[in-house]
Amino acid sequence: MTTRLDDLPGRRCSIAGALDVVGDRWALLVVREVSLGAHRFSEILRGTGAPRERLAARLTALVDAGVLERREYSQNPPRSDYHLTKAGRDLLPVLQALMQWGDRYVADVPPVELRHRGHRIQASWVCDVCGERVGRDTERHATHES
Amino acid sequence: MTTRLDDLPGRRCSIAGALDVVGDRWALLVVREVSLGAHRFSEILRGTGAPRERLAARLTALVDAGVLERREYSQNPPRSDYHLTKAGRDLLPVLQALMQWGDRYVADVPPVELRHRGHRIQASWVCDVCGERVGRDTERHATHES
DNA sequence: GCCACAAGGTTCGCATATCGAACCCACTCG
DNA sequence: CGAGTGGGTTCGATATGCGAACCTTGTGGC
Repeated sequence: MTTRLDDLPGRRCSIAGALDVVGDRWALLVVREVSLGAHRFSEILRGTGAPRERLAARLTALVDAGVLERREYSQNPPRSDYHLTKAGRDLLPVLQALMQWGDRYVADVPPVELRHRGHRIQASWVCDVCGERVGRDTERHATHES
Repeated sequence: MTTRLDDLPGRRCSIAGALDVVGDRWALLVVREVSLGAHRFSEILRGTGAPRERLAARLTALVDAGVLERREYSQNPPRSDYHLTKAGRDLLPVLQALMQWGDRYVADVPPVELRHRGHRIQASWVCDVCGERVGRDTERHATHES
């Protein structure tokens, strides 16, 4: 689970660390599918469109990374399904942010709507400490330099 | 700029569309670097740790995708640097979300702090419409099915 | 008992992508 | 004039990704 940041090229950075875990072509789509209720191999396969072998490898890697949990729901024949762990659920903001960007810049018609309380979500990052929107006025303080 | 959602495998989805643009290994790291003030090829090269040829290809693709803008700041010798477009700046929430996740689940010591108003940012995704946090109580309404 | 079919993968051989290292070109500086 | 810098391209080896076929353990139909 601990991908060492130091093994990655470039600036030492949690973004790079996160991408090392979920930054490949299929990982976030897998998380999306599981979060939408697709728990079985074949459902995730259909939803993502990934090649079978890639999907098998990704599922294993995501389980190893602590993003997914594999549950055996039948022993004969052996059958498992996949669920999000807390770490996996905590990726939902990433998906939400990507979706919002995709809706705006790549899709003509947003294909899926996220709703709650009866309206379509349009969300922003808000700082928990001061309650203001997180925007461009943030400073960055590197604590290390590579 | 218009990556057609329909050309992608799997479920028709803006997340997949966004990932088709910025979902490769280096794209988001490039956006991170540019947002941190690295505008020149060599700075981005150093910050990301990408191979030169990959970086050149990515920069071109990101310019074509409308995420970056290339500005020639010298003609003799020809020199350009790269800046975020509005679409590029709108990716910052994605980076913020990834960073927060990485800080939590992969880094031991968060290497970079995002600060504003003198404190470290700890942000949540908040719905603009109703002001509530976006959490797990969201419903998803598919408008199409593939 | 026999055949077809399903789930959840694994194996195979080929095609593409990615890699680091080396090279290139147009300048500038000393 | 020779070394150095910025911004790349080219090259050959390796890694990764791919679709198609196959495998295994079972279930249901007849």
